[in-house]
Amino acid sequence: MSLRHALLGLIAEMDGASGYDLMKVFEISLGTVWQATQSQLYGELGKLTEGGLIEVSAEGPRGRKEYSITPAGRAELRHWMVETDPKPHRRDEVLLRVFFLDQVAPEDALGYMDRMIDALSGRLDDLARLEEIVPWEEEGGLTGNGRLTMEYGKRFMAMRRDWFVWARKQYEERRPGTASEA
Amino acid sequence: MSLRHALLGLIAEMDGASGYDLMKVFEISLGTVWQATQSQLYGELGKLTEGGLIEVSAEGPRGRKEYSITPAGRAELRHWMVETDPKPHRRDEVLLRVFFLDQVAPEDALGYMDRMIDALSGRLDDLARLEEIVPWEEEGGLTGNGRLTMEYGKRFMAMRRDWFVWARKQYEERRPGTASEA
DNA sequence: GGTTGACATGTCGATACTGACACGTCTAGC
DNA sequence: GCTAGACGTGTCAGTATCGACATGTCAACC
Repeated sequence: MSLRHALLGLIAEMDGASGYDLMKVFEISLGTVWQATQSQLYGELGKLTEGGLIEVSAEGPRGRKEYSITPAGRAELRHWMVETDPKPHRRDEVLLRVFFLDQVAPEDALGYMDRMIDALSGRLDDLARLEEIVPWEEEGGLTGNGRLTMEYGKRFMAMRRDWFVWARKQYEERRPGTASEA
Repeated sequence: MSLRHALLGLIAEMDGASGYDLMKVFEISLGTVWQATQSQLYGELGKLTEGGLIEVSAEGPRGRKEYSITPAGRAELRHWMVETDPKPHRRDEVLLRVFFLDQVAPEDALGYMDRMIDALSGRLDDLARLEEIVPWEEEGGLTGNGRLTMEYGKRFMAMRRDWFVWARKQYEERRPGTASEA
């Protein structure tokens, strides 16, 4: 049920945002840590408004509704942040496949690991390039903690890539005689 | 839709397993990379049987049904492993909260990060202790790739703990004057 | 004046997932 | 003989999520 809190936090930070604005944030920055579809988003905005945690503070052109957080919403946000524990959502398809590596031929298994290593390397390069472009020192942006999550992403992907390289080696050592090059 | 494939892979590895047996595996080893509830599991076993990907190869006491993978199931498993790409399931409540750190008081924010650092350190200790107990060299177990995921878990938690320590420091540097000790 | 594209909100059906409940069996120990 | 506890399968209601579809507005450019 964290979409609720993601929206609450976002509206707290971006007073007067519309559903459309929020959707953009999910697509661009928040999407790396929490995904949501448009239909889910508008539905949840309705529920939050009904529940009195946010309110429509203004209406604009094209039916635009601008949302603000209410005192009740702010209280709920703080409650969530400091009085509840996040439960780790263990679901990782990439790792799941590793569990079943022995069910496919060695060349398929090695191929899978190679693809993962390449993909992770590519995404690391993308991040490095992105980091040079982003105007970090600009005022008024969501750049404060966005910077923290960016660093997290870098460490996360590097850790996964390194682990896959290690895992590939382990796999080969257990199956001597398999060609090492693809 | 990966529960389907998790079951397929598990049944391929453990021929003759029952729903109950599979549930135990989810609770103990597989649960770290993919979670499933009992109701989901039995439902999916029914669908897989209907679809001809697995079959009831024997029945035992207490209504026990033992499942085996069919050729069609094995083909689907391989298809999934080598011809489809895993989509990273981006949903991390721990990181989501970091995004909204500025919405709570500094002591709450620091408190949150400290709690996370403690929790991660604790789980790293648990893992280290667990690793010494597990009979790695035993035959017939799921220990082959379980070892890989165990190492992954260690690296993952260490990376997160280190990142939180770094993030905490970043946070404090942006807010000089906040007491550093809890 | 027309068209493209960003802005903007919503609904709907199908799945996926959760947590609780319901039911029955076999074994070991008292 | 009884009972606790593991073994074993299943249903159901409620919620979350996804992907597609429907609808309309405003600004800019040609």
